[in-house]
Amino acid sequence: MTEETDLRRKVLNASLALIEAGGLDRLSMREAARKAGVSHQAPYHHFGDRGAILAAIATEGFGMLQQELTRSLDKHAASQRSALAAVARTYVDFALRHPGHFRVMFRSDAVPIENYPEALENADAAFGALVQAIDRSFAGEPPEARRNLAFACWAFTHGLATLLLDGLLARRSGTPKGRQSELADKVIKSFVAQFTADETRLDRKGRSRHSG
Amino acid sequence: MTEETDLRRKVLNASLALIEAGGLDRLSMREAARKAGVSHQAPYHHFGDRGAILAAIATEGFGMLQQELTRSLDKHAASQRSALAAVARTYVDFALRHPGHFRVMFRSDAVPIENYPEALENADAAFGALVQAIDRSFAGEPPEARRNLAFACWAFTHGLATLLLDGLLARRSGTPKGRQSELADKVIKSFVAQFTADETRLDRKGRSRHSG
DNA sequence: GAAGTCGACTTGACAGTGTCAAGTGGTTCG
DNA sequence: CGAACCACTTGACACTGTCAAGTCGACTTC
Repeated sequence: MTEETDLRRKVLNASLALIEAGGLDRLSMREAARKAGVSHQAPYHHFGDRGAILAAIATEGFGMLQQELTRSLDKHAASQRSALAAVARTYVDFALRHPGHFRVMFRSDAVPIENYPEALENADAAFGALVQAIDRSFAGEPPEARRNLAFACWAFTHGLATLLLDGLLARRSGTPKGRQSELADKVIKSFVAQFTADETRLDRKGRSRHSG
Repeated sequence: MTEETDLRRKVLNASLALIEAGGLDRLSMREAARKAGVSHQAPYHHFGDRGAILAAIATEGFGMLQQELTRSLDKHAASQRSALAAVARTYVDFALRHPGHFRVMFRSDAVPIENYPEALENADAAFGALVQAIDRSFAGEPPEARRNLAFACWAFTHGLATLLLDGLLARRSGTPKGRQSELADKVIKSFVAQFTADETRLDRKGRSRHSG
């Protein structure tokens, strides 16, 4: 599917560098071209317009996220707790390690991904994997309740990643930027422990509701 | 504080209309001026540059959010559950009813709010009210645990609002846009019930988890 | 091997943008 | 009366995305 031309990759990388350096508005077709050492029109040969660059980044990002999620879930599918924690950890890590991709992926107002089927496919695959994994870990509940719980976990995870990326959590907690990852860990642990409290309860009562 | 000149308000409203119609990129100084019926330079008399318009919108948004949060908390401070649900409901409602403000408030890459003390103040006030209210509702826990739980709830709430606003939850669940508010209600109820499960345990010792 | 086609790229032009600089007209005040 | 100030306008600049028209080398095809 992606038979990466040289220039195509270069433009994508240059765009990501620009976005990570100065936000999404910093990305300009011409500066990306300049950074890649070609004329201002060269990128148009690979991307129909500016939106197409962003859509390509989003597509790539969703693909990467899905890979990382499934890989991590394969390792931690043992229990409800570890599956939940693994999803959150992976999601947050992804956001912190690929801020450029993450920003683009969730800027639906600036990136018209609905016009790019491949982007939608990848997004659906990533979120599908995520929601299904969580959903499975609430196996004892009726379907709709499970779905809602899965959505709640997704919301938590997504919100945590977003707040961290925007530095809002660090600001409120006085955590330096370098320690954001540790902060995320603590919050995730608290969340998982609290959110799966009745698993503990049931386990103790001996009426183990097995999951995963 | 805000001795609203006519034109200042007009420009702000025009900007919000543009943002809500076509995303943050759609806002241009000149189009806002045009929409307000003045010359392209008139807005500069009230806002130093484009960033200042966005910062003003963010400032206003944080102020509104804080008001709505404290008002809603006054009403539902009775129990842990209702406080938690009230915060989430109010936050999500705010996002859905003021999408323009919300988008600007959390676009830290495009809006340099760190240069606008009033915006920071309002943001801190809003988040402070939110986190404290949640924090208080976990009164039984040690301070750091409480803080982490409060952050977790904030993350959930923020994530839910964001996913709804971007239409991602609606897309995954097949919910039509008009019913997003109901969907939010269900997810919030599920979350609160699950997250405060041990309160239930203490209250009733039984299992009355409700979802749907 | 000449002629034609095609793809990757360049050059040139246009309207639209943010923003600096300078001008205009009305109100206020000494 | 005039000067100062204010809210605004007009004009200009470099920059942007994107359309249109080249250039130029590799590849087919006769």
